[in-house]
Amino acid sequence: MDAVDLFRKLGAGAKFDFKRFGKDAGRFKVTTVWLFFCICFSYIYLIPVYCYIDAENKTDGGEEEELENRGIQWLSSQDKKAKGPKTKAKDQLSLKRLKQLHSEKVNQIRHSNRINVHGTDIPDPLSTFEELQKEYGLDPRIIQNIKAAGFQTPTPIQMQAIPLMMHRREILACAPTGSGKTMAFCLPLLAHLRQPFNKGFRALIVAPTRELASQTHREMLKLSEGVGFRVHMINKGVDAVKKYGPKSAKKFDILVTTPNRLIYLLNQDPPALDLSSVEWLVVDESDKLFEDGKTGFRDQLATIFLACSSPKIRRAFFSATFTTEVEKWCKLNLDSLVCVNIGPRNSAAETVEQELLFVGAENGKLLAMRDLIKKGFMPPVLVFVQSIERARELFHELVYEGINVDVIHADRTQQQRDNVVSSFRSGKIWVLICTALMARGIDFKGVNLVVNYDFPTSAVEYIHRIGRTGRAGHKGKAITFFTEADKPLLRSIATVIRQAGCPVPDYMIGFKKIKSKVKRQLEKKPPRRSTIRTMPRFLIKKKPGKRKR
DNA sequence: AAAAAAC
Repeated sequence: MDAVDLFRKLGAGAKFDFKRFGKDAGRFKVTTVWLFFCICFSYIYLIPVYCYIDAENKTDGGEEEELENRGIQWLSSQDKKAKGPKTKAKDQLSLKRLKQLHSEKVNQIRHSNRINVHGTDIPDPLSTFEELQKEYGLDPRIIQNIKAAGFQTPTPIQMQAIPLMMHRREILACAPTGSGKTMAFCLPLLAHLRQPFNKGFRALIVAPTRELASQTHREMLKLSEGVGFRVHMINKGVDAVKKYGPKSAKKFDILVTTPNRLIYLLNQDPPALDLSSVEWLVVDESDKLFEDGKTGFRDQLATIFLACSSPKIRRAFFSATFTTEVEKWCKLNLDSLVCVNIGPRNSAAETVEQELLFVGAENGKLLAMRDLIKKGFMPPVLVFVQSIERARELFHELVYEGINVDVIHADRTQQQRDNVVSSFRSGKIWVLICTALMARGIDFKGVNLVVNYDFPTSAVEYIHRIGRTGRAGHKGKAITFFTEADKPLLRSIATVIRQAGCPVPDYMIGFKKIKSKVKRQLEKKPPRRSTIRTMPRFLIKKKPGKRKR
């Protein structure tokens, strides 16, 4: 069984813990294996119960010495002073009361920030960035950088994920789009590495697109400014071979990259990259990188997992959306996993005003789009379509409208992609037509409107697309065109919209639920749509698709 | 369907 096979099996939710049971386990018969799985599963489902009982015991048990020895910050400095010299009985009583008050306070903080957390021994949420310096020894310069970037207080995901990672806990974290996930994993990495150390990469962040990797890289640079960490991104495979290979000076700390470039380096002979000193692996957009199938990311992720061979390795998974598959895998394969959820799972950001617009048939979309432009709009605007070809077509339709429009997709050169992103960031482009390339993680400041020109292929895709607006507490708007052909998925997306508090006609919710098998098929094969064209054909630049499929 | 590598 080769490495990738192993991971596939793990991905399917089956795990056999060879480490724990030794090689004899391999000789077990199928039935025994089944029995083992059953025990495993029942154990996992009982964890919350144990957890609850455990917590009860702790608050009532009066084992204050043990608690203090474990370094749990039960008492604020004031509380400690207030303790004073008292008789032992009174002391115990007041300590018990303080602990009770403390846990009430913590629960209240979690509740009011909609932090749901599952697991054992969970550290208290953070309420200010300054605590990072006091409790975890974060460089004060980094706190300064945070403040300079305009962040005053931690967001809910940061409040809980940062202390967890600081305690070296492996986590699966889900928080809405634009709610500060990037900083939630960047800060613990910086705090945990303490200082630059010439040993090779000690932290690795993987993201599904180059644009997202480069954004995270920039964010990391900004946060660590003046501290001297060496944060790298793989730009070109060939250059990187020399840069990180066995003959390099090994002066780096953090690597941000997309999976396939990393694998290219690992596959060189000799390997051009050594991941054996990586202590933190962060998987951003984890559900995307877990995508299975021939063209999915999963096999690539598997290779990366196995290359991070340090016994000290800790892993953290982040995304705005949640799949049970990722959860199952994490529960089975990570060490005493903690799940953090902010608000309800798989929900759209509530800061986005969402609208569904019936446009009749396919040709109605272009009319609706032109209408939208004519009526006036507030740039910048993102327009999502389902394929590269349609992105090109729509671009050629809108380029003569007298607006600054451009297009981005994976068939453009890296140079073009970089230019488009920076022009859109600086406001030179008003309307950007894009594929799923832009759907995840990208943080454009102040996108006012997202138009779903083509209906998203799933509710998850919808949540990510519209999450490009309404970020960091700002307001945003999303308009989703739909035609008769989009009816199968209308219900699930209408449900997401209603859950976020936006009005949706009742009849849509009343549609029959489609089978999950059909749903999956729709994700892989979205409805065929007729060409976007009113311009004479000869005006359209043809670009023969050389993409390997 | 889209995304992700390079020579």
